Amino acid sequence: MSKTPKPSPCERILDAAEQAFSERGYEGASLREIVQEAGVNLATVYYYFDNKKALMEAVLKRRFGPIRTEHLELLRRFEAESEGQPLPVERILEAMLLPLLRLAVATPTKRQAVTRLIGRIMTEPNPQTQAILRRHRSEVRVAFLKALQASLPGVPPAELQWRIEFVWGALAFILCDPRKIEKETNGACNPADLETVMKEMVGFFAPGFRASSSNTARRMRQ
Amino acid sequence: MSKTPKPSPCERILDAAEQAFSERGYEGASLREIVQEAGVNLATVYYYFDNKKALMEAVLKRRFGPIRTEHLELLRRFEAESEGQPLPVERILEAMLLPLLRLAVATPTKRQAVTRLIGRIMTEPNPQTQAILRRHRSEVRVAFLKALQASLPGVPPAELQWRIEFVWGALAFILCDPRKIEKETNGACNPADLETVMKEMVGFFAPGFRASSSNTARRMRQ
DNA sequence: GTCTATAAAGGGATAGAC
DNA sequence: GTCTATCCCTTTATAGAC
Repeated sequence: MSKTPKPSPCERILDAAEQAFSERGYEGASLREIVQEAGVNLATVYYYFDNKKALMEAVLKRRFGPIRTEHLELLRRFEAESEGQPLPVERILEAMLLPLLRLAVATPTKRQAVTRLIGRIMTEPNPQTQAILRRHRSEVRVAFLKALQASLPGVPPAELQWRIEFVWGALAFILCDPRKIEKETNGACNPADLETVMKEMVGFFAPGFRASSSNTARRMRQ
Repeated sequence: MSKTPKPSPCERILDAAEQAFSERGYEGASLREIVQEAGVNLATVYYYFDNKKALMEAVLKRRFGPIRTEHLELLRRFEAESEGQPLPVERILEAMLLPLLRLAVATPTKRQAVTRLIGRIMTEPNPQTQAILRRHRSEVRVAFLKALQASLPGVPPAELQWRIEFVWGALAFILCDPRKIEKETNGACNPADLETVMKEMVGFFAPGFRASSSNTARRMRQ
């Protein structure tokens, strides 16, 4: 039974950077605080990374790969289990939400940095940041759109795309600061309980996905 | 017919700051770019405001008051129109979404700074920022929760609070960068069309609000 | 009220020894 | 690979003339 060895300097820099960027944003975090937290010298950053921006990209890249894989794997597994039948929208939502929610509500504060950072950059209008995000997530987006189209052939694709945006938006909001919800609701909502959060989100969004536009129009007119 | 007079230096600083903060964030925006855009001297900022943070608070304060008023007025008007009947959830959603969405999809780019900034700080984990936000929005939150409880007495309050969070989250996401959605969906979704966006959001969220947890549980179990 | 000038600190980045 | 030392720029903020 071996003690986990001290991570490499490069890894420690990435960990500290992830934490700092998630708390203070890209501009708000300084390399000096990052290296102090990582226990390395300032120059070490420039040995492993070209500059601050490259460090940020490395931080994102390290996480996006596995998360994308998990998203796609989960969806693929559900589809395999359903044996040709289109998935119920609840299952698709589960595959959309679980990988990131699981990380976000994991108890160790350290791991929350990942999702807080992702939530943050999802709402960052900076074009370069958006380009990174789009590059990493477009494959996942397409896969989920496809699954939803198969599951809900009666809903126009444009409408499904709107609804996907709404779900990502709500998810990003929670990722940014899960505990905020606890404070805002005076404890009525407990974001640390993964099962409940999943149940609430799936239960809220699934009926919306099933709704058809004509229904909406009718209700609005009344 | 009088030409609108050039706004006061103080106003011009607030406008420029709002724009800069919304595009580059609090840390990313510098007072120097703000004063240049505003056409005033750097020292002028310190004549009108204590420091950078106070400027940020002034920027937020100037907008939050009117928006809160609009939210509450709209809800009150709808309630007056319904003559004692509880409001349908569609109307409540309309009152929740319209004030900010209207600003966000208003054509002049200038006005989008307001909502982009609001969307941004909604996802900012910084405790001070969150305190400002909570101070300004708590009244609105309570009013909408009350309306929803009256409209949907069968849904437990904690559940309603979760659902309110999801709606704010999706809204914040759109406020941050409405045009992003157009790009991500290759033009299938047009966020500049206020009526459509409203219809999509209301049509998507209303069925979720009406859903009961037992329903959810049943569907999940299957 | 508005300007110039400058202080004081912190930031990213690099050179060069070891 | 890792360190010290430093460059050089930008930033917030202020002092003081007008």
